[in-house]
Amino acid sequence: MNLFMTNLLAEIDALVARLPATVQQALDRVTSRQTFARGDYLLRQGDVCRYTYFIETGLARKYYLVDGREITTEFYFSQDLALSMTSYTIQVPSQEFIQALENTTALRTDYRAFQALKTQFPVLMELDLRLTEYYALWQEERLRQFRTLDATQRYERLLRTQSQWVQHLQLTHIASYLGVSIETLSRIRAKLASTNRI
Amino acid sequence: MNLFMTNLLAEIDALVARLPATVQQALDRVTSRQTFARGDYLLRQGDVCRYTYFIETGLARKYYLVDGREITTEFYFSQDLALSMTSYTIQVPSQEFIQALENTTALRTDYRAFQALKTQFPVLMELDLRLTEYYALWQEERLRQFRTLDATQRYERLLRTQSQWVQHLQLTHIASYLGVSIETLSRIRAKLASTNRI
DNA sequence: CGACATATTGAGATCCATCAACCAATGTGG
DNA sequence: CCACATTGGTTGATGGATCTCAATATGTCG
Repeated sequence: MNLFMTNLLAEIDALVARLPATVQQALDRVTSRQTFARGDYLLRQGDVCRYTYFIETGLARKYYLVDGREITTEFYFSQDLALSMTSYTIQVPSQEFIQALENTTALRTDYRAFQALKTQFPVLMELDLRLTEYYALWQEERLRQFRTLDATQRYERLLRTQSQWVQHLQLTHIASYLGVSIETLSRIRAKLASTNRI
Repeated sequence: MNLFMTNLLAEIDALVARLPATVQQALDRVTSRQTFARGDYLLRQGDVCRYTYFIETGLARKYYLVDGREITTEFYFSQDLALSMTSYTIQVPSQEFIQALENTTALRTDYRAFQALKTQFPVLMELDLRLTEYYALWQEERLRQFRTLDATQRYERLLRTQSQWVQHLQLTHIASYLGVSIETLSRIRAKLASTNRI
């Protein structure tokens, strides 16, 4: 995550905090709490992403398949918003899966209902814009990391920025998130562990 | 570019076409035509991106520097919208340069003025959202290509999707856009040329 | 034509993927 | 409760894709 992006996050938080009660209630009406067991799918490839999931507790990931190989694109922790951007935005079948990695509870908001509320309450259009801006910047940052950092540096950066979560993730998923084979990641960790010990 | 993204582009075009005359006139009032000579900068690193540039004629690119090395992130052709997403969105100094590669004319719209118009005309908020969604999906697609295609495949895909433009770009810029050294790209082209000739 | 940028080609080095073997922890059915 | 399958992680050997450095070629423009 880029340093400046915290500015944007703060703005989003403020926007949500300032939502008028009527808007908040309207949102609540199109939102429901869902629970998922470890391994369950919030979204499957081929299905249209008709909901956003605001993660309350638990852990999930998004991935797609290339030649039967999983490529993890995002992890969702508490307070994160899980959706397949392409599928949700254009309402087309998803290329991606979203899967709970632990037992997870989430607030599910309906796409159509939210679209309707956006035209009714412009502040929700602004909120949607801000969230999308955040996602776009995050994608830019991800791409930049792939273009400028080698495998070791990408892992170190993940450790630095997500240290509290990395320990909950299994090596396979971290490797596929970093775009590295599990063997290489294992070696990177071994090397880092040894140099830290010295 | 993803196939589905054309849907979104069509929606953006329709949205623009349907803009009420009052909104269109308000936009015109905060927009002015600018010309740039080949090599001129639309935006420099360190400056805040206070404008969007809608390219009318010409060609530009966006890039950033890593260890003195240029990394090209985007080309702008006729009808494209040029801006530094991070700098524009959060109004912080830009990491990126935007440079005209040919003599270029563009419609320049002021950030502050546009922000103001968005609160006045919700349809502009929606337009901004749609444009940002498009950019986010495009970034996703770019990242996906970096993760799943090798250098040759990336070049072939660029040829397929942007064939009309590739011939205008110099090898150095194509290589840095594809994340490949110029030597490797040269070899890729030599190989493709020979296999096509056979 | 000369000068400078741009592109090509060659050789060696590097990063990382792949394949394969192995280990440790966990779980499961008989 | 144990034999053994399964899953997740480690380690070693090898090869391939691509980078880097260096030399050469091909413009292109004053």
